[in-house]
Amino acid sequence: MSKHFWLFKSENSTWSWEDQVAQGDAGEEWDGVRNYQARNFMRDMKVGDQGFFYLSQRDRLIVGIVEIIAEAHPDSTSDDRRWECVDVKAIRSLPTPVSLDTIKADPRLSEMVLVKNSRLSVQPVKEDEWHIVCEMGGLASELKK
DNA sequence: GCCAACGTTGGC
DNA sequence: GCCAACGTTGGC
Repeated sequence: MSKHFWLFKSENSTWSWEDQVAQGDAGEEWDGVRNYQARNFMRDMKVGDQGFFYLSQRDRLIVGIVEIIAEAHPDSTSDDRRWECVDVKAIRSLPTPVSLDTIKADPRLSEMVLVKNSRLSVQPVKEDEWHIVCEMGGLASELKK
């Protein structure tokens, strides 16, 4: 069973990368998602999967990498049992944050959900897309690991 | 700040 | 079960 890759969107003013990093290895619920597609992707996530941390709105940057540390469970911020979330912890910052413009400028990334469905807040990333963005972010040497 | 795209709600 | 009305997201 291979690892899968994802992308989580956040608004810097609501939950920043610094907030995520401050949680350390304890991590934090990725709560507040009220969209079935996004929830279903979270249900598919396994411990050890990794995801990009993307800042929407003004920033439009992928700034870091998180890892899934708990699989889908009820969202503590909702009484509605329909809503679930995973827990994630920050793994590392990207030496060079990757902008939406950069992603859109690369034809290899034209099929990314981030490009095709800009409103989906939790989304899958293909393995080759993951590696390309990691490389853009200054993590080329990490890919060998 | 605008608005297109999309998701959700609720009346029928 | 359809679809109009409405609300929200997020790029621009």
